[in-house]
Parts: sequence; C-alpha cells; structure tokens
Amino acid sequence: MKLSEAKQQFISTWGAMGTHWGINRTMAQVHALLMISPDPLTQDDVMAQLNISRGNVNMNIRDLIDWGLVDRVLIQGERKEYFTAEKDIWKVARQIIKERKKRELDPMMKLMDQLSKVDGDKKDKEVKTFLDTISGIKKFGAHADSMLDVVVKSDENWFISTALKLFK
Amino acid sequence: MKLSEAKQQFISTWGAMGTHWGINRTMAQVHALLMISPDPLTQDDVMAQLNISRGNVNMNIRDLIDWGLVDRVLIQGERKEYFTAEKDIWKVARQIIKERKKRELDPMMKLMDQLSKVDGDKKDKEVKTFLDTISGIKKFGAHADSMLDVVVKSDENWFISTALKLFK
DNA sequence: ATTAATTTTCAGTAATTACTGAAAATTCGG
DNA sequence: CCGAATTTTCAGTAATTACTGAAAATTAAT
Repeated sequence: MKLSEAKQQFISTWGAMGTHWGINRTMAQVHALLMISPDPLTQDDVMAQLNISRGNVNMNIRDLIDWGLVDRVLIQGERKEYFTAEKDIWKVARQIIKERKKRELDPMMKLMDQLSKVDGDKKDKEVKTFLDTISGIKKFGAHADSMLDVVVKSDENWFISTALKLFK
Repeated sequence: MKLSEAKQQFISTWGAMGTHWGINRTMAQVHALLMISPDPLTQDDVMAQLNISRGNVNMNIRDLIDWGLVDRVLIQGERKEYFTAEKDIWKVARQIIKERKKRELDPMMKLMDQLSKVDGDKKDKEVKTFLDTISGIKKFGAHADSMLDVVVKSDENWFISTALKLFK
C-alpha cells in the first residue's frame, strides 16, 4: 500500500471513529492529519489536503485547541500561523479522558446529587427504583472518577505495568 | 423536588449525555425511562411517556436489545410484549464496554495492522511519522484491550477494591 | 497611518440524521 | 383458517448538525 493511500485511509477511519465518540467527523480528520504530519501545517495546508473551507478549518482547529489536542506554533520569519498535534498517543488519550471527565462526568455527578434529594416515600416502588438507580450511578461515578484520575496522572510505564499485572 | 420532575430531568440529561457518546438522544432516553421504571413497559407506555411515535420506539428498543441493554419480557396471559432494562449500573457499564470494544476497538486495531505494512523508506520523514503514529496506536490499543477485558470480566467488588487500591 | 496578509465570524445553505405514520407483515386466540 | 391485535418496516418529511464563502476584524510590515 502506498503512503498517500494509507494516509487517506487513516484520516477517513479516524474521522468515522470520531462520530462514535461525540466528536464531529471533520474535527477528527483534522486531528488525524496533524498527527501524521511531521511538520506543522497552516490552515491552507489543511484546506487543501481535506478539501474543506477556510471557515470549517478555522472552527475545527479552534475546538481542537480547546480540547488541548492541537497547538499553535510560531515559525520564525513567517506571518502565517502553523498548527501541530501531540504525537504521543498516551498523552492524547490522557488529555481526552481529562476533558471528558470535566465536561461529562463531573456535571452528571452534580445532577445525581440533586436528584437524590427527591421527595417521597421510599416504600413507594416508583420512588425506590428511582433512588436505587441514582445511587448506583453515584457509586459507579465515584469509582470511575478515581480510576480515571489515576490514569490521567500516570505515565506510560505505569499504565503498561498495571495493565500487565491486572491481566496476569 | 417531585418525583415526576426528577424523572423528567433524569431522562432528559441521560439523553443529552447519549449524544456525547455516539448514541442517539431518543435511544438513551428510552434506556433511562426503562432503568427507572420498576416494572416492564410496553411500546405504548414508552410512546406515551416520551411523546414519540410507535416506529421510533420500536427501532430504538430493537437497538437497545442489540446492545444487550434491554430485554423482552413475557407477561403471563398478556398478548403485548413488555420491555425492561438492566438495573445494575455495573452490568450496564460492562455491557457497553464489551460492545464498544467489539464495534470500535477491534476493527480499528485490524486497520492499524494493515496500515503498518505501508511501502516506503523509513528514512523518509513522512513515512516515519506515519509509522510511528500507527505503532503508538497499536501499542495503546493492545493495553486498553487488556484493561477493558479485565473490567468486563470483573465483578463489582473487584472493581471497587482495585479502584481504591490504585488511588491509595 | 496605510495597506496587504491573515484570521475569525456567522448568515445562509447543504448534508446528515432522526422521526412519523400508515401500510405491510407477523402473531396468536378462537 | 380467519380476523383482530400487535409489531415491524420504510418512504417521506422534519429537525438537527455541519459547512461554505464572503464580509468583518485583526495583525503586522512598511
């Protein structure tokens, strides 16, 4: 398989995967392109390689920067901005976990705390089932939170050795 | 807060969360409704409570069954089908991990194996960066796979105690 | 300060995804 | 086997989400 073809397939699959992960296709494609590009790219480079408009590139790069997955790079003597993506996949994964925890898990747990204060008699089957569900989610969330914190703070070696140990 | 209000908020938030997880809003809402309902519901119950059409309910329940999150229940002497969702959130989480591993991680790893066979000189910066990215993803995927297998096979107690141990 | 290069915004539009509702298929009691 | 109850399908449509391109804003060289 030729490099150009392989690149194309990687970008397209990474993009499709993004849609299963709550990220839009194009954002994931831009990320894929930057990951496999040895040198930083400009907005025009991305426009050309993915065949998308300037506005689209601009918005998606901004989102990627918000996610902490892409950085602006200043190139000496150049007026244009350049962009590069973190190439260490372990760092990428940790960054994504960190952000999703903040954006999704934390607010969900706050809501569960609210909902566990619902009025009503625990003898009522409706109330009991509701509270049991909420309480299960709270417990689960607390443990998931702890585990994810460990992963986020860990370095690659820790993760490898733990994974092996657990797997026996 | 009244139960009806709390239920409504739970369903709506669980639905919104679904969209961040590659699941459509309605499917997550149906799942939420079934989780907090003490007894199995019919398609008509779901239609009434969520204000959605019969076709929509039918399709989403079928998907939930495919995901292993909802079961058909036969009620003695009733012609209609009833549906219920797994109430143990640990089992729900394990089931989701198992399915996503099968649907997303496994095919992604297969593709990486393909792509690592790309032609070209490893001295070429373009080729090298591409292969390094692929190889990083392969290594990461293998470890994630192991860890997730452990979680899927574990029971609740194992997960709790491990989480605590890791967190120190 | 002027102006050219570059980035950002966003109204309008395109593309995608989800939903409805009625018809077709299936199931099951009699 | 017939017919009523129920489930399933899917063409048409609605709702949502993503993208374009041009205008506005910003930046920086002279």
